[in-house]
Amino acid sequence: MNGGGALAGKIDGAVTAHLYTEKKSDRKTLSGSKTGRQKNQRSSTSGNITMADLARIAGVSAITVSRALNNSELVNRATRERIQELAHRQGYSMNVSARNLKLKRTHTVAVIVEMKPTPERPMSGSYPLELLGGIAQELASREFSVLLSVRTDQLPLSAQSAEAVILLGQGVGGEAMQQVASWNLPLAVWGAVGISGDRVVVGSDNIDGGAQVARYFLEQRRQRPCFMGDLSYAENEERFRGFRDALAQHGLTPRLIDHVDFTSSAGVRATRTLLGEPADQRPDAIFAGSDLIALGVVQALREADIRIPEQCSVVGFDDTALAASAEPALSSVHQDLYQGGVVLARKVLGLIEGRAEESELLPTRLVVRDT
Amino acid sequence: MNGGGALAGKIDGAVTAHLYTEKKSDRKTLSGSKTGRQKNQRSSTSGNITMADLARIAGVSAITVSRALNNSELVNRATRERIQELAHRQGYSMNVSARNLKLKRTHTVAVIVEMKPTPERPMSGSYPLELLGGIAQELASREFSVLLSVRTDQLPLSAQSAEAVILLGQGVGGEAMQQVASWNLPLAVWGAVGISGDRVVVGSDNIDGGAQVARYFLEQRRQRPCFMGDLSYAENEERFRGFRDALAQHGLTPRLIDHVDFTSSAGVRATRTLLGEPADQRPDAIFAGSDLIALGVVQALREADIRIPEQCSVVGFDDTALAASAEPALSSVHQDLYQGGVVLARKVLGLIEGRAEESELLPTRLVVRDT
DNA sequence: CGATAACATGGTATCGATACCATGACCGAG
DNA sequence: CTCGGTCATGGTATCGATACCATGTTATCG
Repeated sequence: MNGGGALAGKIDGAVTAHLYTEKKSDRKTLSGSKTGRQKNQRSSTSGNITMADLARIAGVSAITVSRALNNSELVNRATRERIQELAHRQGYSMNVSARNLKLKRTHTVAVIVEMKPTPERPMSGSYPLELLGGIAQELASREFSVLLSVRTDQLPLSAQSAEAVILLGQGVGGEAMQQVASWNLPLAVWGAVGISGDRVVVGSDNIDGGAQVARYFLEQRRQRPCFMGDLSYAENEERFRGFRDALAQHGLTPRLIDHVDFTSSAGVRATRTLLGEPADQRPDAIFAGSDLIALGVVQALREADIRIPEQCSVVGFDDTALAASAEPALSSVHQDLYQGGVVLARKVLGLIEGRAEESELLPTRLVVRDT
Repeated sequence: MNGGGALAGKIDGAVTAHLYTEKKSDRKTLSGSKTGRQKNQRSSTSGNITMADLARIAGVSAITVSRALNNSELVNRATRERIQELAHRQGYSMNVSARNLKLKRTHTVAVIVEMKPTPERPMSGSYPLELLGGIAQELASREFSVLLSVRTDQLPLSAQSAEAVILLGQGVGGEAMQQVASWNLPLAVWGAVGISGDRVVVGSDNIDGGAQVARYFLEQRRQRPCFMGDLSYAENEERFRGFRDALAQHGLTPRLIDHVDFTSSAGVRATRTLLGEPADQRPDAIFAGSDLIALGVVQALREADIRIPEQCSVVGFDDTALAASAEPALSSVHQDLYQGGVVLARKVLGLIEGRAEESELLPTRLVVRDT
């Protein structure tokens, strides 16, 4: 350290030694008073107060300050509290970079949100936002930070320095996954769990959600159930599969209207087409792959003066805020995205700590409302 | 000094000198071969490769590696490219903590998203997500990172270490603002610009948006314009004010239906109430404070067999994905939230660089569709 | 009363990248 | 052939917090 670092090279060792001595006596005697020459010690040089500064003010060593602020038992309670109070009073805030460097940790998890620039994409809405909420909350409670990357088109510029990655987007497939996987960091993905391979995937239990809807329709003795959505998305395929298989156990085969976009107008259009058919062939229960589609279905049915739910029942998926506040209130399969975020966060934290983590399905729950 | 730092104190100066010599010859001779004893140099000790490692492999000094990787002109082009290639081949990635510590920068901006746990809140939807998209994109292009904090109830645990803060939430009021302001970091807020004080606020030009709707209604010779929303939110108040004032210039006074929540069912209910009135007193043009409300209005009007837009025109605000894909497609005032995010990011970057930045209004634009 | 343990605290090196200053190589000019 | 200058590169200290080991201090016991 060479007390007067800046002078070294022009002044010989003896002088350095002298400075040392002086510093030592300093520490022993003044402890609080502001005599002596503080010029030498760069205190407010950088504008930011450091542990060393606190140490000097408190008349202790830097390491003691470090321990005190970390609430270490090694430091006498009285000293500890005194230093903590001092730090607070001085508005001290730790230099995270220094700590991270020394500890070789960053206490940071990168979250990559894939947003394709296309509007009207399936991942629209507040979907990722609620997941983010859960993730952020859980990580924060464990004193981890969230480093957000929103990926549109280009490669996600290295979310370097994170200890783990959470990927929200198009699930396990996709190029993004490849990229991220190559970083060799703990990784958890939101999406369809079915095709997880050996990756940690967290997602809603779409299959069971579909099955619940099927059972609901069966209870109501519906004869001509129908699924409407776009099976090219893994989640939807699972929803349909659960729906179909549960119906099959009772000898029913649902009708499938595929390639319906995730918009309400697509739902309107598809339904109008259906309404062109003879009344005794039309579905009497429609399960839509998303709330938006379901809303469109409801609208089209009402236009045609079909009574809901008597003549035709409609169930959506996601149970977004829209569903609950629509008129009539839409029945929908609820998935707890916030909780999904929490689980994702726990998974990566587990991986960071070296635990083995497995994929997990989150329960879904049919919420019956007016349709 | 003390070449073999780790050994100092147990080994005398002569040995240190010896190590020096050996190291030097190393550099001169092998340059690529892997002889010599690398044991001394902690190479793969931590598992992560450092600049010093690269330097040893390349037979140059650490500082040269640093310069090369930063594309400094000080390093000979050939050397520079050789080192960059080497770094790439070795999968080197810089220790950001070390860099940040040395440079006293973190290249990080904290984004605090206020999400009140209440569902059906005005900030629902993908609103903040699009802002986040813009923010993340712009910051990433300037090699800044986004540190995300989602604030629900408790205080946002110190988003320390960021160089600036962006606040997305309830605008300039709110306790969150107070908290954040006390950190004395560059700060930009999303919200109603009117009440910015001396803060940097970025927001849509709600007033002009309202005025555009007014002019549109005037063009169509509407006689009984009406605003529907909840004025207790600053944005809505501005939308209404712009609407009202522009109409006033033509001698018209809009009707105000206040306290309508931001949901479609609230829109439905409010509209049904209106429909209970004599036909010649009902509005012939409704400007809703949000798309969700507008959707409800449309629904209720259709139920009553009122032709849209002939008998009553409906315009929403926000131009969310819902509006465009609804059936009929909803006319709405578009605000470019993505761009808003970009602007917010530029503001804080400006503040970080010491420039004075001012609040800014983003243009809004009425998109006329089928209603 | 001296020995020993428990406790409280400090010195120094260290994490990895970079700024500052210094130095060796090489070139043309005088 | 030596001098001043440019170019390329290197040594060392440094950012701030913390681990390791050492040391001083007080309590406790035979």
